[in-house]
Amino acid sequence: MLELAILGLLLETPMHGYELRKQLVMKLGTFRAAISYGSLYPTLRRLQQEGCITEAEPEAVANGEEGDRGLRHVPPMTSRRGRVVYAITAEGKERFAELLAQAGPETFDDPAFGVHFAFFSRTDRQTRLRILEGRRRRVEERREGLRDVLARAAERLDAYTLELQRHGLEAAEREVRWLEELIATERSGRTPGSTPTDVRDDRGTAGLADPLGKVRDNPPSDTPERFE
Amino acid sequence: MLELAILGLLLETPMHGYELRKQLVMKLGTFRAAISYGSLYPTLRRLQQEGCITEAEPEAVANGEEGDRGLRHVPPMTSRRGRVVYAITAEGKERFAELLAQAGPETFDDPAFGVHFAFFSRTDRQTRLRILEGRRRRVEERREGLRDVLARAAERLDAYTLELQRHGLEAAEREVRWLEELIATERSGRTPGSTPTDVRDDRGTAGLADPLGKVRDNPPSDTPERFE
DNA sequence: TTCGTCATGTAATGGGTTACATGATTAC
DNA sequence: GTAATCATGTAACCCATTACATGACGAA
Repeated sequence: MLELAILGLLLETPMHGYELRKQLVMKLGTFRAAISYGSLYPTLRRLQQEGCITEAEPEAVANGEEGDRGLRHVPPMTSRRGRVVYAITAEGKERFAELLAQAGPETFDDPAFGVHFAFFSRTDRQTRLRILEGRRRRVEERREGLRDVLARAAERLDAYTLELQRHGLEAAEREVRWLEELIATERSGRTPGSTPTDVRDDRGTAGLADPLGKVRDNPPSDTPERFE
Repeated sequence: MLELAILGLLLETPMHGYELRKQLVMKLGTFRAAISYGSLYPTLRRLQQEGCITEAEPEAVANGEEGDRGLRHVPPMTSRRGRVVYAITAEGKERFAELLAQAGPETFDDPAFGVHFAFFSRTDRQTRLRILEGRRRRVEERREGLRDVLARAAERLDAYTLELQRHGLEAAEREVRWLEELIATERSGRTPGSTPTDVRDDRGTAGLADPLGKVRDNPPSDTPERFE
């Protein structure tokens, strides 16, 4: 899970560990609070040993859109101690694709779903649909389980347990609806977020004239790479 | 966490491990899928060594409401192999109270909250309020964090990540509302579930004539034990 | 007699956490 | 010069999981 997240982030741009963690918090904030260095650095080491990532030249690091900040006559940032910048390799990309494609465990409370979802812009539509449908199935199962309990055993449970189940059921129902929408969006070849109410950058996003959905999987701004 | 759950269930009635697991699934279904024997049995052993639980006489086991089933002339169920029935001890009850009272970690995705909540009918109102308010604070923090991201960094995130954050924000907002209601209910001395729409067993549940909330913490059907 | 379910357990492993230790750089 | 923050790491532990092994009992 950490592995997937690291590879996914490095796919966008090379980074060092500390930065990686910050990005992780921002990207996965929904599903996990934070991730500790105690697991981050060992994982980086392991990934490097397996050839999935390499140390990049600190000066070659993309400073992204903010340009190089200031002075160029000093060695472009006198490598503060280690500050090991990692970049993903070809093997790493392969590995990423594998991890992304394989569904998580069959449990409902699978935190891996969020991580998968967070990197959907790096996947093809087939995979996205498979993951979304898998998730839907699991949440539906859970929903049915909760309905059963509430229908059959409600009087054997105390008020608080009951309330907990009710809240869980409601959340499950809502998530199913959410997933349903996302699935519909995928099938129609659109990208989430461009709803009627919230327009932002709506330059006629393809449409129904593309039955196979091969074209314009994503907005041009972040086209998914083809991994092998 | 497992410890808390085991003690909480044994507080209601003695049980053996296998049964314990089934009850656990039913009671905590909301927060965890299932719990494996590989962690259940070792935990039981440990709890026993610590004096929190003891092996109960298999024949003394409360068969609950279903009465003793059938024959009494044979040793009341020729103990199928081990079938170790455990009962909670005085130390166990103390331990349970401690565990229940201490708040979980400061993380938002704390699965302990659900377990705490599931055993609310065994706690006093002060503790309940403290836990609910703690949870609310954490979820609010998370909500603010998500709002920040969506307000400030939305254009730097791809559509899927954005959608994930939106969904997370919505869930957080809803949970805060839920918690708010529960807190209000607690403060007014009521018990959740007896809303106007859903009456079921509404024989005038106390009311506002009890400012300190000492009376009728719970419906008579499952009065909380006093632990020490 | 064999299969399904009840029932208990162990060993290996996994994926993380906390607490700690260290040092470099920047801002005051 | 000193505090805050950036940055990397290690060691010990924790709480659970998976896979496996065992065995009793009831029903077909």
